[in-house]
Amino acid sequence: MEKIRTRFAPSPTGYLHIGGLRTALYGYLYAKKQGGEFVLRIEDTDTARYVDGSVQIIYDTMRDSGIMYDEGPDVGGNYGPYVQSERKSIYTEYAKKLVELGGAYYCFCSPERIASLKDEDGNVRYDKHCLKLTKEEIEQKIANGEPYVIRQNVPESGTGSYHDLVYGDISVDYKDIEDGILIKSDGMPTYNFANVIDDHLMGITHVIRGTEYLSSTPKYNLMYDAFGWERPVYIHLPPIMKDATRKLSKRHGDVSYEDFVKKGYVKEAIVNYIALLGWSPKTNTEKMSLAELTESFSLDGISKSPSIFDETKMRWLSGEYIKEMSDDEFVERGMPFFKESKVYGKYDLKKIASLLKTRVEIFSQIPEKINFLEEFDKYDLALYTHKKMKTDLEIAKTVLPIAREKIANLKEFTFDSVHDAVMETVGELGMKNGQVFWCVRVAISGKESTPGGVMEIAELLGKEETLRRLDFSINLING
RNA sequence: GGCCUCAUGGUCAAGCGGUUAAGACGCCGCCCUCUCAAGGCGGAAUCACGAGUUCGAUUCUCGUUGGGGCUACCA
Repeated sequence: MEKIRTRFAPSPTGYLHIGGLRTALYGYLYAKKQGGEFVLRIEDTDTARYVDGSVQIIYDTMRDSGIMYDEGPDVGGNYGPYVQSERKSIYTEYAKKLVELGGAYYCFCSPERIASLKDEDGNVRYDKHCLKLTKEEIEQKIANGEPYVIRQNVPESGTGSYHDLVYGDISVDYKDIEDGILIKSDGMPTYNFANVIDDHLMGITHVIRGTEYLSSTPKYNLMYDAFGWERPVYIHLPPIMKDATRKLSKRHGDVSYEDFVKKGYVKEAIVNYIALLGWSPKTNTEKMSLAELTESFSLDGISKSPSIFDETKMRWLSGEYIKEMSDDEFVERGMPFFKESKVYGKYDLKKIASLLKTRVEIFSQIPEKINFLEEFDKYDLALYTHKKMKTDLEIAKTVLPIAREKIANLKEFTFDSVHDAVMETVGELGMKNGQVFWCVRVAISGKESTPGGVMEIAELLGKEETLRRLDFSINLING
């Protein structure tokens, strides 16, 4: 059997959003699962929409996310060039060939004449006016420098049918398809033409793309047939939605891969999550590496209905990845955010990492969780009142001086020794553990909640700072 | 408007004629616990609607409603 070849063909019109990345991912998974090849092609035929720098973003995003292509503009391959704007002469050549084959024709109609074709609903439908032109007339007009486009010659009757691997059999009547423009007046091809030529020339066996092409595929098939080329296998993918009625789009804010990485999401989690948006392995496994996804990927798990992007679930998944990291890895990968925090350079980040791993889902949460280690000032005394812990300000007044002395007397200041000191306080006062621990923890943190408890915090702060904070708090509660 | 297409909890989803309709996120409760997490246990919540077909429809057919897409010298 021939080797599977899939491609991802984005337009460089800005950043690569989650929907596009998922299309790329499925193309990658499908090819890799079967030992095939995955190709990146840049579709930049619309010069007006081109955004500077976006090609680089595409390269970077794919590399960073691990969705790596075997062939592409920056890695080469035997089917290049992989950028459509560099293939202009190829399209011209094939367009002429298609004209000769009767599958397309030159059109010299002015925009004004096209506009005059509007029906009562305001829809324009080209009337094949220029199809009637003789070869001599066409040559004369071209020689005169008249601007022209090349249109596809779609049959006026009949039905175009094909089988999509996700959606099943699709049929569209040719009478509902217009003679679309294949080559624009600037000489560049439209997507409608370039995708066919390139997919064929690049040996693409399986075309994986969004459902927006589901109903226009018959007209592409017309071209494959006219050229006598084998039609590729089609796999159309349902859209990813922002909500029930809006598709995820570049206009809707933080939906690009790079934005999520900047927000501190674990990148493996982003890929993992989008794989699950519109596809199910049909098992109860959700956390999967790229290799595992490749292994279990199968077309029958692709759903036909649109799915809504749920950042909350992706966040949870990111947290799952973080929990499994070693302390070293957490420190390394969370470093940009440690650097943003106030504790950077002053504490043992590995120790902090062990406290943070179960408390953080995205790295950007790091600073807010640990800044209290460097920020300590007057706090609300109401913190000492906690019903469940059975504590209040009066109890704190009793507890803190004693705990302070026990801690001050410690010759060795360690997790265990601090624990012993606090427990001695508990025993001496005959209180509940919670009453003492709560008060001490509030006294050295000034926070209602902290990552870790008394010992963990004290250990990080060190004896001197712990005592300084205890003194500060004793002072504070005594007015 | 025409054409294509989709429809299981709030969200992602399994299901593919007979099930107590999985699982996950989120939410709520309990346990654990010096806080917050993590972890454990439990709970609420779904087959859009209407006709068929069938002994029996979430599952098959048709329709309705609702959503998405196409209908560009955008992809």
